[in-house]
Order: sequence, then C-alpha cells, then structure tokens
Amino acid sequence: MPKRPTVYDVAQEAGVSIATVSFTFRQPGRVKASTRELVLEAARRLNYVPSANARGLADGRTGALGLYSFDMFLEATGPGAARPVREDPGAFFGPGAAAVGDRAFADDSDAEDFRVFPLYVDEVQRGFEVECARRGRALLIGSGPSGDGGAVIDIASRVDGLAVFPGARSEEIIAQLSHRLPVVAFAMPYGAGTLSHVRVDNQGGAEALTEHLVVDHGITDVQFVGDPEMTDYQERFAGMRATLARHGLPVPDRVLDATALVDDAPYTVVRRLAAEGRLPRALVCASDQHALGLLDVLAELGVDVPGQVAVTGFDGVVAGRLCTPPLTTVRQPMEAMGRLAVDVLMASLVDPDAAPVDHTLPVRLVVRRSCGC
Amino acid sequence: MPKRPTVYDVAQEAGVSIATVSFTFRQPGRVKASTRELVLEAARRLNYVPSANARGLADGRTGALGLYSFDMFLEATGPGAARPVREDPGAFFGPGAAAVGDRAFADDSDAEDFRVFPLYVDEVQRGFEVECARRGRALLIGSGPSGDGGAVIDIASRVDGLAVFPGARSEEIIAQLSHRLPVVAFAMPYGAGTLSHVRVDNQGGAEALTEHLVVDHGITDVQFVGDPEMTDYQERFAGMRATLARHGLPVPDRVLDATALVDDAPYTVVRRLAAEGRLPRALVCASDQHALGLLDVLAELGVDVPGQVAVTGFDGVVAGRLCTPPLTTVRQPMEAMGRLAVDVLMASLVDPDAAPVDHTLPVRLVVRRSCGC
DNA sequence: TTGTAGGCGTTATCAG
DNA sequence: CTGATAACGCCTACAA
Repeated sequence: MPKRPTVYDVAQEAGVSIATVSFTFRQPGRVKASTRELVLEAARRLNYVPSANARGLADGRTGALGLYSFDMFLEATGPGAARPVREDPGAFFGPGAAAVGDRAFADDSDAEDFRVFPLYVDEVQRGFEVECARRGRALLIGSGPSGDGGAVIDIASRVDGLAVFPGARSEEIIAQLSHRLPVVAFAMPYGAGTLSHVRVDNQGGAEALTEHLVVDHGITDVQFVGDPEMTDYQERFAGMRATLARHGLPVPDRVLDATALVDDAPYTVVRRLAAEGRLPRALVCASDQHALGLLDVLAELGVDVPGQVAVTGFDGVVAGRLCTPPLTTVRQPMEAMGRLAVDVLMASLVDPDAAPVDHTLPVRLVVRRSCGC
Repeated sequence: MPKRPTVYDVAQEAGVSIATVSFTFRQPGRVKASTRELVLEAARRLNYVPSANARGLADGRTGALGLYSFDMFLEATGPGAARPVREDPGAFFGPGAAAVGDRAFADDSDAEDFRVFPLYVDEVQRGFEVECARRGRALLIGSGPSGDGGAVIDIASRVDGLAVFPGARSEEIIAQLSHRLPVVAFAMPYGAGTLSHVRVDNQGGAEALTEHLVVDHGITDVQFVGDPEMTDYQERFAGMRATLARHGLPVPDRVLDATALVDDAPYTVVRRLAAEGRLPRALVCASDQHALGLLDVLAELGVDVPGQVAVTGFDGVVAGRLCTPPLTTVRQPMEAMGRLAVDVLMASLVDPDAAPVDHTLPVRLVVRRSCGC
C-alpha cells in the first residue's frame, strides 16, 4: 500500500503551496477557481485523502462523538449465566480461511438467537447512531470490561463529547473524564455535577408494573429478583416497594433473589423456593434479561408462568416479545435516550460553560402475557 | 471546561521533560520507578488524558477500524415506502427541554416497532463491533447518503482499515479509498482487485428457497419481487431462475415487480395483478424488507398468505419472525460476516502487501409459515 | 490570491 | 536514565 499522500504531495503535484491545497478544501472561496481545479485535479490523481486526525490536532476538535460501554458482561461465562455470553474471548476465525465456511454459523448456531441481540444498550446505541448520522458526526464506539480504564480513555481522547454506559467500578474514571470533555451517563448515581445524565423514570415504571399486578391481578405477594447493584435496579426495587406499601401489602425489605447478570449460579434462591413450593405469586425482575433467564429456570423446574407465578421484566427488549410467555414489562424509550444524549453533548459543545443537565424520560407499561393477562 | 492538559503540563507539574512523560506511558520500563510514580501522580492530579489523535499523527496509525454505510435509505420517505424510514431529517429535540418528556415516545411511537431495527446491516455491524471489542480496537462508525463522498472520507481518514456497505453510486469512491487503506466491502461487484469482499452465497440460498417452494409445496408459478439493483439481488434472482430451469418450469426473464426499498409507490405491479386476480402462486422477494412490505400490501388487499400466494424473504432479520405470517427466508450469517470483515482488515494490516481476498459465506434456509409450511 | 511559518500533542531518535 | 528536538499532516494568521 503506497504511502498516503499529504498536502505536500498534492501541493507539489499541482505546483502550488500547501496552504493553497488546504484552502481549496477548507475555504474553497478563497482560492481562484482555476487554481482550485488544479489542486482538486492533483488531489484526485494522487487519491489524496485529507487526514481528519491531523485536522483535529490542528484545530483542537475532532468532530466525532464517542459512546463507550463498560461491558460488565465480558466476564459472564457458564451456560447458566443469567445473561447470555456475547463476547467470545477466544479466537474467531483462524488464519485458515478454509475453516471460515464451516464456522460461519458456529457462533451463531441457532442463527436466530435474538436473546443476545439487540439488548438494551444496542437500542440506545442505535438512537445515538441515528442522531450522529443526522448531524453528520462520526461516532467512535468502544467497550471493555469494567475496571479497565485504558479503553475508555482511548475513546475519550479522540472525541469532542462522550456518552457512557457505566460499569461496576467506573464512577471514578468517568468523573475524571468529565473534567476534560462533556460526558453524559446513561444510568448512574448523580455525581458531583460534572457530568450530564440521561435516565428514565425507573421508580414510576416499577410502580405502574406493581400496580398492575396488585390491582388488575389481585396479587398480594410480590417479590423482587435481581441484584440491586445498579442505580436503575435500586430505583425499580424502590418503586415496587412503594406501591406495595401504598396498598398496605407486605413490603419486602430485601430482594428475594440477588442474582446478577454475571452470576455463575443464578437464581439459586428461586430454585430453592420452587423446590420447597414456597414461591411468591409474582416476581418482579430488575430487567428483561433477568426475567428471561428466570423464565428459563422456571420452565426447567416445571413451574407454570403465569399460572403459578407471574413474572415481569423491565426495559422492553425484542426478546421479551419472542419468549414464552411473552413478557410483561416496562418499555424504556431507548432510541430517544440515545438521541437525547447526542443532543446534550452537542449543546455542551456549543456552550462549554453550560452546567451539566439531568434528563429523566418517561417509560411505558407494556402488558403481555407473563403477568397473567 | 479547562483546557486539556498536555505532556508539557504534566512534565512541568512533575518537574521532568516531555520525553519522560511520554516514556512513562509508552515504555514504562525505560524510566526509573520513582520518576514514573512522579509522573503518574502528576498526570492524575491534572486529569491528564493522552491524545490518541496526536499519537496517531506521530506514529502513522490510528488504531481504529471504520465501518461506513452508504445509506440509500436516508431519502426514503412517504408512508408507502417499501422500507421504513429510519432517519428523521427533521430536528429531534429542540432546545426546550420541557418537550423532551412528551416526545420521548414520539419517534418511537409504537415503541415496539422492530420493523426498523435491527435490520440486516445492524446485525452485521454488531459482529463487527464484537470483533473490534475483542481485539481492543476502537470502531468509527459513519453513514450517509450515497453520492456524498465527504462523510466516508472523513471516516476513512481516521482509521487503519475500513469496511463498507456500498451504496448506489459508491463504487468509484470506494475504489479510490482502497488505494490508500485496506477496504472490505460487504456486497458489491468484484472490483479491480484493490479491495476485499465478504459476501454470502446468494445464488445457493435462492436455489434452496426455490427448491423448497417447488419440491415441498409443488408450486410451479414463481416470480421475483425487488429491483435487482444490487449485486446481491441479482444473484438471488439468478438462483431462483436456475432452480426453476432445472425443474423445467417457466423461467421469468425479468423480475415481476421492480419495487425498490426507496420506492415511493412500491408494489404497483403486484397491486395491479392482485386486482386482476392474476398473482402467481409464489413471490420470491429480494430481501426480508421487500417481503415485509409485500406482506403488508397483500394483507391490505385481502390476499391470503400463504393460502393464495406464498411469500419468501432473504436475510433473516428479527422482523421476519414477528410478522404475520412468520417469514420463510434465507438466513445470512450476519454476525460472522461482520467479524470476518474485521479479520480481513487486521490481516491486511499485518501484511500490507497481501492481495485482497474474497470470502463467500454459506447461508441457511429458514422455513417458517409464509411459504405454506 | 497565494506563500511562509508557527503551532496542535505525541512519539522517537540521539545525545548527554 | 533523561532531556532536547525533529517529525507527523494540517490549519491559519500574517506577509507578500
């Protein structure tokens, strides 16, 4: 591959100075039409591609926006993990191209496993992409395990603004970054005020969900499944409790089963209770992913959903519509969240001194069959 | 937002030279442990984030990979368009944050319209993302209407390798880029040999599909729907014809209805034929998107699928499983395609002089109900 | 209208 | 082990 030509090459080819070359691209009106043609012609001849990187260096902004996911799931293994494994740490295609055909469906075995895609983050990401495209901004995407600051910094240092899905121990690094460029976080405890937030009304959603269970189905025995590790989950748990309290029903002070998405032995409490025949009438899950895993376990145990136990999710992913029974859940406006994040970043680019903002978007109850409807 | 600190600031803060600062980050073993600590401490104090951009400039490589989609669909409008509109050219959220809540579900109205996501390109993109993540590479994503070379160049100039979904008139620009950096195209006529290809066995897939229609359903009257504008579609059409010919059945020499995804008045031929009661027994569509649109039209016209007409798609998107009736189609190994593209790019990074490669991946017939099964 | 020259933040070579 | 210093490719006053 020949060395990429630079302004110098083009300038020489066209018989002008590098400034003229630069001008023809940045300020076409500033060069004589004939000269401009000359330069463009030379550029075309050389397959000249101006380096956006170098330009970014020169004028202090990159023109790109970043989206980083602290992927807590990279570590999830074991077939029993509550969350399907999305990233195969092993090699994919080896150097032997002959194997390619055979393996094409290998990681894609059922080829229709919409359990792993699109997930929550994927839909938010899509909104982000759409909005970036609309505004003509390049989008830099990265992800990596929580705790590894390297990758996110790599992304952050190439963009004008950054959106993040926080991970387990990412608060510190995110806070640090937010001192250097506009940052918006999707779900995270409100920080020291150096970063913006785009969130949803988790508590309200969980309240609506619980209300439905209590009022429409007459269920009085409601428990929560999922480790309240994340702020989102805590709020959902709180919403459930609030509604139960409002109705004068028993309010659990702790989650029933603290299964986390990365758990190696998930739903142990549920399994035990099922064995003992002591399951509650309804299990409100921290997320759709929790609910989908739970559905699998209950099916395996021979527990009828929603007959014996009602199960609900939270998020509104596609898989919740394809599972059996279809999942009653709370739908987040994921695309809107992604787009709004871009909005927020662009706004803080326009006015770098503006204070960070917090947006909380509404959610919507989606009643399907897993609740008993 | 304070000016981002540079090596100079850190050097000063730590009382060393910029070289030492750079070394502590790039070649830690080269600086005395105590000095290293000094520098790291200073860097932390200043929230120093090394600029990947500047590094790229200095060492000639960016470390990122790019994925660009010539989005032919940006122009698709009108409610009748065969393909759902994904990009709203209008403003999304205005400056009035008050409206945010109200509009959260506005563009997301049904909030469960999996017709527009994920599409074919989204699943391939996901494979690309996964593989980039696995290799620790940043991913730069961009998209824009066909014909606009600016955006793709912007992406291309920031990455070490580029994958593209070709658009209508993008051959030229892609060819040009392929002279400057490794490029892999997903569906495209094989070019002058300057770029790599990752494709699927379109013809074989269409043959299997048609075989199923003919052999298992005894259908003898098969037509094709969709403008054979793209190479992929041409090959599918060819596959259908080959199988019909092999069975000694009538072989259409042209597509029945050349509706394109961006068509403003799609399926006019089908509509006319339906009105005249002269529809064929089976309609093989160029893609799932074509088939989904067709399903809508036929439902609207009161034509029973698969009773009166069998309909098939091609791709294997999620929506094909959620529609009524579920779509019989050919599933492409989309994730594998995306991952393989990264593989190809990385390989040509390792050996810049290697010749471009062409990979053709296998597809798989997915029988659902729209064919009559 | 076009050319000269300094600077953007890093890396890396070469002395010390 | 550490410090000058010259690239890297482009932008843009400032001059001519």
